[in-house]
Amino acid sequence: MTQISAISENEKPIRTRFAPSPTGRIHVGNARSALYPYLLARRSGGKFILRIEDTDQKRYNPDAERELIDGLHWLGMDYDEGPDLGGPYGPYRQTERREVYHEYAWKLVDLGHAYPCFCSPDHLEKVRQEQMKQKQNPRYDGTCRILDPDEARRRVKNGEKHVIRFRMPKDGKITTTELLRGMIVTDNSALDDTVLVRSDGLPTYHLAAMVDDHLMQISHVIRGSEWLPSMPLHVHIIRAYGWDEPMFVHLSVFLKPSGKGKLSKRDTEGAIKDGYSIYLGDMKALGYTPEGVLNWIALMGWGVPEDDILTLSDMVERFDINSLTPSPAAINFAKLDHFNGAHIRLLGADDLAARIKPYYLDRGYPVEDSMLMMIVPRIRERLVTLDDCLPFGGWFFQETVTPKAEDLLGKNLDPRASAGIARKIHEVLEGLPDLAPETAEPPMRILVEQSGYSTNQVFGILRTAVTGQTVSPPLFESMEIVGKEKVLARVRNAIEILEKMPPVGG
RNA sequence: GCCCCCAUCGUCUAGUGGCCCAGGACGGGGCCCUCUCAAGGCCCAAACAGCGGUUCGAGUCCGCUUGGGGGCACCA
Repeated sequence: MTQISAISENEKPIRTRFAPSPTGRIHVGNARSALYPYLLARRSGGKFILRIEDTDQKRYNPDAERELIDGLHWLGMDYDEGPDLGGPYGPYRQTERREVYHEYAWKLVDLGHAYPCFCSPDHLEKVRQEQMKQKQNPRYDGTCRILDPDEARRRVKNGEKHVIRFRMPKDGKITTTELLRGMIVTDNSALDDTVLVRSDGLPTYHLAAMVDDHLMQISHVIRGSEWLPSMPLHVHIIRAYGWDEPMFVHLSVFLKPSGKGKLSKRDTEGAIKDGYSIYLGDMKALGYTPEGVLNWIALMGWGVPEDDILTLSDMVERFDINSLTPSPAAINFAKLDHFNGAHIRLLGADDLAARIKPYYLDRGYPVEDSMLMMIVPRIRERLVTLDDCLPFGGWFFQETVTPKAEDLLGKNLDPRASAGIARKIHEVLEGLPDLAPETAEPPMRILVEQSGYSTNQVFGILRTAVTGQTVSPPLFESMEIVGKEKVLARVRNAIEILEKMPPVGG
């Protein structure tokens, strides 16, 4: 791989970040918001940072940070700096940085770009209602904007409850640049005197994120497109401080599979019913691999010219931030299945064995590694999800199988005829030295020919007898693994079942 | 209601004015392979939202319309 330099166009080292708020479970949207900045950093030899934006205590979920970190680890995205790792620009949890924000907020007040506001929530709400009634845009009415600065400062010192608002210019325009969308011109009159610091002393996203991105030397702010409308505010804040602007990149949202409406929590119930989920924690349990999930989310919003099956390191090699797409993308679970199956097929035998073993262990099967290693190559190309190893390979580990009587019937055959075939099968198999495909298949083919039945009929009966099911890996290879003794016992069991069936058939 | 963003097959996308009667992938259909199910191979159907410009020439540039999405909190 050609290592491109860690210097961005404006000569600054590339540093990207994933800055989630710990409010809920980590889902595919979060994962993708982490992926692209990760890829950019790794591609360019830069740094990737995890920052926890936990300034909203009402929505704080104590388990969320753990799940976030677990999810990142599961997908294989390692970060260079973060709350659990530390780093030169920490702390990386915003609630641990209150003093920093406090200092910077007042700096903005000193600069004349912000002011304390003492309006009560009640007053604000009343103003908003009034504006809505008159079909005006709801916005701050500016009551405290014109307060004398010294007077305002005195009231703050006296402990009066207040917030700090940005002093948005009343007129003029601001021109901002977004990497994927170009220049965006916004009338300042469309912007509001947004709250920067809440009355509880904690900053809002707008202040905290801008301060942190600056202090942490973030070169590319890659985030969801829900932030696009507030980018002008953010640039105003940055310019008010006189800081350099990072490159802004806004990712498109994920739409529900129908393409109608954005993906939401409510859509997950339907998905789970079908064996899918948008939450990383669930996906692992559903048998999805990190490789498959990663490939799936990477390609929704990133146009790669060819060669769709990519591992994380492939992605690092080919990533180009300019080829991200700005339009919303509908998620498609069928494609997830495709990627997952494709990556399972790419796995080495040892690797795949290690990943499916827990499924068998959970079922209480006595797993012998030598047998597991024989099974893996037989079932590998049949697995869409890892837990498919149960239906395809679980029967290998069982002492006996319990086929359904009707499944033992050869196609279009009655119980008597089927039992007759089974007896002949037993006869032939019993006389063989072993059940390797080379020794077992030729005589069985001869049996088929002599019996006058089709291979499907004869092998179908054998398959169900030996595996207990109508779908299985290749018969003869499977029988070799199971062993002659067990195979014969299972065929005898099948004969017994068939003989007990009513003559006309089930 | 106001502001902003987006717009190529059903879905994800390639395409940066002539290489495009638009390419790939998923999904769908067919055939081949075949002991079942897969995997694999081959083939088929399937799109530039509409209307106006600009240009010798437009999927590609501009405008409008339509559609979709996002935002308008002391949430992120």
